[in-house]
Amino acid sequence: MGRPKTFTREAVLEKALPVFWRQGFADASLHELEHATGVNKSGLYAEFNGKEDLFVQSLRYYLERLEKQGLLTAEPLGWSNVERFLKRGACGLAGQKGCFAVNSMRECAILPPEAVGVIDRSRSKLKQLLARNIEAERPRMNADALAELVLTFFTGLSMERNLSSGRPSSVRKIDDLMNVVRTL
Amino acid sequence: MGRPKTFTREAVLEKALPVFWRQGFADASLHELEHATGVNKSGLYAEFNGKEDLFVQSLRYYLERLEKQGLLTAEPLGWSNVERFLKRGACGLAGQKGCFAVNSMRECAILPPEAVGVIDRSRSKLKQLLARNIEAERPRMNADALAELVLTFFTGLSMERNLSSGRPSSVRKIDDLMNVVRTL
DNA sequence: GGCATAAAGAACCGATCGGTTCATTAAAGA
DNA sequence: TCTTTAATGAACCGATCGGTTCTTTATGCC
Repeated sequence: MGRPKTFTREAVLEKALPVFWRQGFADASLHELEHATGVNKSGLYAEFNGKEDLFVQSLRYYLERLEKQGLLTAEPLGWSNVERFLKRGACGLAGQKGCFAVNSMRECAILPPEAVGVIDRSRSKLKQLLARNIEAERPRMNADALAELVLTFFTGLSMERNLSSGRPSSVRKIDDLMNVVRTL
Repeated sequence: MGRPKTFTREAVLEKALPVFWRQGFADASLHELEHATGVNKSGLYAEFNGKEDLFVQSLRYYLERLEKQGLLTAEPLGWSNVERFLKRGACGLAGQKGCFAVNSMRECAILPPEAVGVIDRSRSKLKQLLARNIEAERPRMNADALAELVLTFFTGLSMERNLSSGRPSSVRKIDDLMNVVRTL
C-alpha cells in the first residue's frame, strides 16, 4: 500500500487560491505558494505541472465553487437572483477582495492561454445566466443587452473592491442599480 | 555649457507608458523599459528614482494627458460629454487596451503607495466631473448616485477590453447604457 | 522485517530581477 | 585646447525566480 497522502488536491487549491487572488499570477512566487499550502515545492510539482497549471486549476476550482452557490440558478429566476449575484458574487469566498476571475482579466496577456479560455467561457455562461433571469421578468428592454450591462457593472464593481475606499458605498450602489434595471 | 540632453523627460514617459500599460508594474522589467525608451538603465536611473518612481510618473503623465482632452469639461455639460467619455476614455492613447489607471487598480497591493493615492484622487475627480455633467441635465435620479453607477460601468468596460472578444459590442453597449441613463 | 508510497528538504540549475558604480566616449561652450 | 555636462555600456551586486533532481525520513500494508 505505501504511505497515504497527507493532503488533498482540493485542499491545496483551497490554500493556493488566496495567494493568486491577492498577488496575481506574475507576482505569486512558488515560495509563497509553498508556505500557503504547506506543501513542499517538490510536492507541488508532483501534483501539478508547475505554476501555470496550479494557477489554472485554482481558477477552475474558484469558478466551480462559485457555480455551486447557484446564485443565478435558484428558482424562481428573476431580479432577486441578479441582486444576490451582485451583492455576493464580488465578495470573495476566502476573505479576498473582488472577483478572482475579474482580477485575472488584467493579466490576460501573460496568462497561460488555457486560463484565458476558462475566463472567457465563464463570462459567456454568466452572461447567459443573467439574461435568463432577466428574461423571466419580461422587461421592455432586450434581455441580452441588459444582461451585458449588468455584467459590465459587475466587472467594474469587482475591480473597485481592490481600492481601500468606497466599500460601504457598494451596497447602496447595487441598490441604486437594481432600482434602475427593475424599471426597464 | 556641456553636452545637451538628447531626450526629454516627457519623451521617456511617453515610451515607458505603453510598457507599464501592457505588462503592469510587476511584470515590466527594466530591460524592457530600456528597450522601449531607448535610454540606458543608468540614464533612466539618473532621471528617475528607480522603477517605482518611473511608474508613478508614467501614471501621472497618463492622467494629465487624459485630462487635457477635456472629455468631461467641454461646454455645454451634459450627456454628450458622458457618452464621449465612455467611448473614448477607455480607448488607449498609445494603441493600448482599456484604461491604464483602471488596469493598475488590480495591482494596488504591490504598487507604491503614492501610485495608489494618484489613482484614488483621479477617481474622485472623475466622479465629481461626471456628477457635474449629469446634474446639468436635471435628471430625476440623484446625480451623485448616477455618477457612481456610470463610473463603475466605465471601470468594467475598461477591464473588458483586456479580453480578446467582444470589442465590437462595446460601442453598442455604451449606446444601450446612454439610452437608459438619459431617461433617469 | 520487507516493501511500497509519500513527504520533506536541501542542493542545484540557468536565468533574470532591480539597483549601483565606473570608465569611456560624445558633444557642447569657453 | 580645456572644461563641463550627457550618454553609453559593461561589469557587478545580492537576491529571487521557476524548475529539477536526489537523498532522507516517515508511514502505511503484507
